[in-house]
Amino acid sequence: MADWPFDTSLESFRRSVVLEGEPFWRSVFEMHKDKVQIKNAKVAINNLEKIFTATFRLANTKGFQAMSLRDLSSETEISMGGLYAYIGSKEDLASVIEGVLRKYIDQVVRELASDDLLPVECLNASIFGSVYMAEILNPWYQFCFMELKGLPREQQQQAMDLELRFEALLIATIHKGVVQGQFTCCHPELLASQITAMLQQWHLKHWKFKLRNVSTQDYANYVMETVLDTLNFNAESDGSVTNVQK
Amino acid sequence: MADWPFDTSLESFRRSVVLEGEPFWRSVFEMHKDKVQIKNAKVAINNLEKIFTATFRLANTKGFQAMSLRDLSSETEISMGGLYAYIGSKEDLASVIEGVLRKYIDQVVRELASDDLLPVECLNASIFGSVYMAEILNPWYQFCFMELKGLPREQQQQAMDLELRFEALLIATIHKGVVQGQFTCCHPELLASQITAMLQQWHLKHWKFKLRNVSTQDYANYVMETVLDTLNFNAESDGSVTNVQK
DNA sequence: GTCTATACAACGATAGAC
DNA sequence: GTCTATCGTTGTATAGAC
Repeated sequence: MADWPFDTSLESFRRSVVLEGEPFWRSVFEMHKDKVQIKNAKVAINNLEKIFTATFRLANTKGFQAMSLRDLSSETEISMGGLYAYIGSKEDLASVIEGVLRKYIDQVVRELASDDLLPVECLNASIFGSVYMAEILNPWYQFCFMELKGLPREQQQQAMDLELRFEALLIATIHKGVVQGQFTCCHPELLASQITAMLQQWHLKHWKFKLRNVSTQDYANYVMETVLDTLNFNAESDGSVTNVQK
Repeated sequence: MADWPFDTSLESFRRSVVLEGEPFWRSVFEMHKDKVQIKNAKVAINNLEKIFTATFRLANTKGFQAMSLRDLSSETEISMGGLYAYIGSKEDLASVIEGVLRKYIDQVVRELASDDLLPVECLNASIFGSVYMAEILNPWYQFCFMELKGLPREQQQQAMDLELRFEALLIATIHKGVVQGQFTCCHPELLASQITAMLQQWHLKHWKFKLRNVSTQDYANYVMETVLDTLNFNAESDGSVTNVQK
């Protein structure tokens, strides 16, 4: 999906990745075509986008359970009966949202793990990629974090597994850097959770960063700097002679 | 409420603070006596505890909106009619829970701000105090974080204000340490949010720390170490000659 | 102080007209 | 492909017996 590593601006990330516009919603449509009863793809994709964005607007302010399908109906200007041509049921709608986001994140994690990057590059790509994805898909992240409890047990487990796999990637990367003599780190597992925590803050506490005028790139930079500082990484001796070991 | 600074074990924190047992629930009862129609304090306190803990069990697994009062009735073994002798309404119950927790946290923040501690001591008390409170009042924290959206606008604002006041305390403390030459810090505001983020992880991601066998004290220690490391604090030259400036 | 019985509004979901 | 009309269920809340 993306070209790793990419340059570190949000704009170039937007260009290199398909998470917006018609192509993105088309891929969402493809992902749960089975539940949609409408044949005409153009119509279906358009209404699907309306339904999802309206769901985010409502659920991310009052909560998904508190949002009634009548609310959703008036927000989308699609009738109650009409909605059911696009969703199997209310709880199915929530399930699909989580499933789509998880699929996209999973894809990124797998690419990061398979790409053969230097430890610093891998951390860089993980951190900037995560912040930028959370920026672009902000409503999706907010929804999934807050509404996970309401989803089936199995789905909750899969979400936790993905988070653990992301952290496992971070831990392995840190370990590699330690072995290559670029990093020092006493508690790789705790540092990994700390990174996850800081990344999730970007969507969880958006109000705070807006209030303080912290831009997306400012934040990603700060996280990256903090991590490298914790790892006692020295940019001068970046271990490029040990490239062969990567 | 607490004696700051206290020694850094969870057990001593438990002893020095009233957040459990009959005295704690009595104070909860006192806090919203007006909504309770039962005269007998002993009976009221007992049932109030049952109602609150059952609410946490249900709401923290399936969500507060998804929890019906019929669920709550069978979980508490109090009839539907009986419940209404203790709560004004369902949404009132959520409001009260948030109000109680906020009052307790607010109390701690005010004490920390008024006590005249050295910067390192203040950070120490803030971090250990926060983790230990989140440990003891875990269900309260979980509930308030996840259900804040469903509460009145004004209450949401007050919760955000409290978080900002806590971070303002951290920022002021960091600044004091910088002025006294004990710390160096480029981004005090971002570090403060980072501290909040790490503290909130203790209740948000309890499953992860349990999985990895990280104890409460391990975690508080890690947060404290990370912060001091970021601030380039050197335990040897702890600025005790500048005590007069505190 | 606690219960049972019940009111009635709102919900998710569907059938059938257009 | 979209709508209106309506079904059965479940929700919160209360009244009145005990």
